[in-house]
Amino acid sequence: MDRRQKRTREAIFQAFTGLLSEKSFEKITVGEILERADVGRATFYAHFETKDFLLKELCEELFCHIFDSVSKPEIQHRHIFTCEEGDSVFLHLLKHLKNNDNNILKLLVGQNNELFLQYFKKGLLRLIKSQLSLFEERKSTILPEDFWINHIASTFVETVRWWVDHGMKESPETVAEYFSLAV
Amino acid sequence: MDRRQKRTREAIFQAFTGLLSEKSFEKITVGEILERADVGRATFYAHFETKDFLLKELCEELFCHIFDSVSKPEIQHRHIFTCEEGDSVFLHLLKHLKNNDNNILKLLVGQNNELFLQYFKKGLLRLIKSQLSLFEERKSTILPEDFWINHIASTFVETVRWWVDHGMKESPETVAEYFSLAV
DNA sequence: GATATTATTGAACACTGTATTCGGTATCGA
DNA sequence: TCGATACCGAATACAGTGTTCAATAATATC
Repeated sequence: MDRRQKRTREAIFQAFTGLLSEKSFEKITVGEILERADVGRATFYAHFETKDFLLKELCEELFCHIFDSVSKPEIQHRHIFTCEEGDSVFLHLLKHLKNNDNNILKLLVGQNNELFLQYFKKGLLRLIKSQLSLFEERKSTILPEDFWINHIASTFVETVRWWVDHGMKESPETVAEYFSLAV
Repeated sequence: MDRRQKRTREAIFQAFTGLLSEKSFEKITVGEILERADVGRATFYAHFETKDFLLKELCEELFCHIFDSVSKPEIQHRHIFTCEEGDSVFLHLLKHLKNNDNNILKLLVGQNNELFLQYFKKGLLRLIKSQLSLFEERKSTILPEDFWINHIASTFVETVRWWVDHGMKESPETVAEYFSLAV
């Protein structure tokens, strides 16, 4: 990939995430992105078909990064809720989020976070399904599987939303504890 | 209120909800609403400041209706999860939703439902808070109150979302059972 | 039933934002 | 150095929003 292309793409992402932490997606104009990224209009459209595609690609990049971090061999065999020999998968994710890479948390909060939460949940569903064998909970036998998986993932997302909405006062360990009690 | 005003307002709501069940809010143009409602452009803006205000007023009208139905004296003293002497509050809401008043379920599903779910959740939070004294669950003593209330409401919303997304095959009674087991 | 009031119409308008085009310029890889 | 290609920027077509106003129609009230 050409250096110019990388620089332009990165500048656009940078400007876009900055704007997203200030205002909702709908209110951001391509013009603002161009100005902040210092990029020509035609250049923008050479990289991204539309503003919506930009958002989509950003989401994919961010969550790919997040979920890659729990797909490492030494982590992925661990239980989602609890783990004796290190952080559970959920705790690992929480810590990762707390690092606030790429301002991802700013994007997960706010009014216009539906798309981000959607990507987050999609990744979680995949994660949970892939580790289904690790679950031996009572609920998995009583409730329909898809309801139950969906419930875990939703509670996961809502717990994070609650955490961030309240200023992330609690430690990742405390939130992980709340989650395992709630679910 | 003038008959003409009522007729116009109703026609706009009708056209709008119809369009909302077909496409997302952002993709609906005022022009489409006008055409379907058979109403002049100036008339529309005499009734609603903007397209966003229209959505807001529709939400308020719909959910006001829904939550009024569980605020009746004979219902509101009942427990949210279980009730010996009739339907629980949740079961009552599920039955009400199943009746599909005003196509509200079509609006709760689909891609662009975040605003509806937000209103739904807001109503639920108020409902749960107002009946806090009825809860004597173990979780309420272990978990922080706001986390716990938020968890109940979120699970409520996500359960309904799951139900609707899967075609509402289950009876309201079954879904109410799933909910009380999950939460 | 006559009349004053008020809602509605429809067309024209300014405005903002999207997405495309294209000739010229700067930067890159080899 | 040179050919390729990414970028610039200005112009442009286009779609949607929200406003205005004089003419018209429906309504409430007396």
